[in-house]
Amino acid sequence: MPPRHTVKPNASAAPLSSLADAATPRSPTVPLDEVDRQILVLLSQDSRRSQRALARELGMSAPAVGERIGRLERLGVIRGYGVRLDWSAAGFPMTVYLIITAVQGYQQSAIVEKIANIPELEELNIVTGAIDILARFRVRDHAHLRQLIMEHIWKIEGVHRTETSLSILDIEAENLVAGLLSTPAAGPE
Amino acid sequence: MPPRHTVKPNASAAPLSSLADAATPRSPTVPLDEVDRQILVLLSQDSRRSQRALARELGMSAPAVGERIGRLERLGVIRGYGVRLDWSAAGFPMTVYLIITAVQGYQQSAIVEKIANIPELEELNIVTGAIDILARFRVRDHAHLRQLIMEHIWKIEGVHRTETSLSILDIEAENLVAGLLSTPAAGPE
DNA sequence: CTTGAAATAATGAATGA
DNA sequence: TCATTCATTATTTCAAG
Repeated sequence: MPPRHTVKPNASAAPLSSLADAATPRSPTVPLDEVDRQILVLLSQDSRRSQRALARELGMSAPAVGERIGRLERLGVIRGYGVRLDWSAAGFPMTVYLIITAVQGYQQSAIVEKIANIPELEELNIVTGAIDILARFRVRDHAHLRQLIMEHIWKIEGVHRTETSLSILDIEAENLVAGLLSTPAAGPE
Repeated sequence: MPPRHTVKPNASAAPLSSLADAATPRSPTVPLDEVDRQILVLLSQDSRRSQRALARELGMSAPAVGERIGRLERLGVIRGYGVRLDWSAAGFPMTVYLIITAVQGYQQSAIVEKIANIPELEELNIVTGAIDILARFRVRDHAHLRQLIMEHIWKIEGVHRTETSLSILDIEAENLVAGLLSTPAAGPE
């Protein structure tokens, strides 16, 4: 038996059967105390730190940390553990946003579902305002981008307009967890 | 001594001193073979799986897996290990995009640096095209959003126009790693 | 939540293909 | 050069208080 906590298995690489499979959940708020928040901050910085190391930093015992983590997993605050990749080193240096406007009255979910199954997709949002869909992709080069747009996006029915925005600078705020959970009007107890 | 790999410490919660501190690197491409890719896929699904478990799934020994992972960390393909949070459960159910256009000729980096230090920031991109900056934030509610815009964004000089887009549906493509690294014209060997 | 013990895992050295 | 086995050290987990 594996020694570590087993979280519910993550989304597989298989095509989505429905949007709900991939959509970020809108779960009920879980009360978090200061220790919970600190654990989340530390894990967000390096989720492979041992519970012992966490325990040392937090001034408590390892089993106590283990129980906290288990609780956060059970309650769904922790959805899983991932890797921060350097996509550039992995051979996909380009980040591109496709800003999509749908044809009026068209089923957006059909469009979204098709985009959601494109392997190059990193994130997709249906948004309010002038545009309808904001999708971020990872591609290898211009040829890859062209292939993505021509062979995938343009073949989706109901897409009214597509604007392509290349990312010139990408900043991932790794202080989000620390910044939001710690200081300012933090989560309800 | 800690038994797990120690990756270079991640970005702290301290304010950024320069953009380079947070910007996604444009590193040289690292050759990845099939085993490397599989390890990355498995780790992206659950980075806390033990090396033994990985070894079992890959049909090799644990030390071999450990060396592979160490190499990927040293070469910078693996930048770190993080947590997938349910921000809704953590009390921040709203995702909002701010689409920002800068004043002509204004120093974009000054704007970016100010935005980068807002705790609610999740990700920021300077992009080509009609807009200049695309920034995604996490907020608790409408009041929090208003406070964010009025007290932070509006006080930044050089911002020409800001459009606020609420995310109605957010899909994180967890199959990105599997999809991109495995099947289609994968990374150079 | 803490302590202590048992099961399990990670690391490094020696070894062999 | 690369992967395996073995021994050591560290960690997770369970039980009891």
